[in-house]
Amino acid sequence: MQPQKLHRLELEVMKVVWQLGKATVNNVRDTLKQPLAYTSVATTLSHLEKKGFLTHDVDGRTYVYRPLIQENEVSKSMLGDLLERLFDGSVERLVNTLLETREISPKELERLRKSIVTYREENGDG
Amino acid sequence: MQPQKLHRLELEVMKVVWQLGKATVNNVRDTLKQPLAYTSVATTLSHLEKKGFLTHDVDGRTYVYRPLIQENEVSKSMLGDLLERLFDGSVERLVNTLLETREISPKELERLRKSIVTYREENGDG
DNA sequence: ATGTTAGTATTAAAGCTTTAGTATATCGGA
DNA sequence: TCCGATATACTAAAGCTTTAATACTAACAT
Repeated sequence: MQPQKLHRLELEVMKVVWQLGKATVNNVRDTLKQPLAYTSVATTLSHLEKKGFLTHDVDGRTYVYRPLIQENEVSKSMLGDLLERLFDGSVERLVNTLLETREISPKELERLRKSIVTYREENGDG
Repeated sequence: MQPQKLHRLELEVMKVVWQLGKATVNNVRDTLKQPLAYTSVATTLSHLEKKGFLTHDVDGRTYVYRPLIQENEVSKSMLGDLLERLFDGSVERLVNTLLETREISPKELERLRKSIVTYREENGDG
């Protein structure tokens, strides 16, 4: 597993491709909130392909991009990076900060608690 | 609360200042793992001051920097940013990803569970 | 066939952080 | 007083992402 960090725009573009499954430059451009020139989107897709996050098939003369890496992989990688850089690897500190960060509803908290308990049961409790 | 994002080096430098409470250029330089020229550290401290993260007192002709913002504030801000950009604001998704990210010991999980339960009790359970 | 359109490829400008060289000032000791 | 050491100020190069203009190419309609 290598450093799989995406910058702001790269991440936004990848999110669109993940969401759509596969996408042309125009698909991405139309889906992005941010208005961008066609060539800006095309360049970014090129970069992502060069970096190994995407590949493309050809349909006529149009490139149809598809992910080579799952969103979850990137999420894990980037979250792990922040965990190290910001919290020195302490999951507990991260979670405590998270609890301060937002208004979290009782329902959401209960789901979180269950996630943790479930994970604990599946991975040995002692 | 404004965007309080720090870039790689800026964060590393701030971490040193937070850790030491107050610090000169040389203090920071000596503490950083990464070897850097004196002027590189000085420039970064200047930037951080201009951005409002630090200020300095003068001791002789030496600047003694000190934080104007707490580490926890920056952590919250940067974690919140990742929460939005990566997980669309879903705390649950973030935590589930976190559980996949690292080997987490049973003890750590138990602490996490307690953190959440405690937080829940303090913030109303229904 | 040919011109218009809709793609991609190439190139690079703009804006950012990181890094550090050079200039300048000041303190302290001989 | 003057020299060396040490501090900051100023400036800018290097390396990066973002953004887009321009050039090139191929498909398609007429």
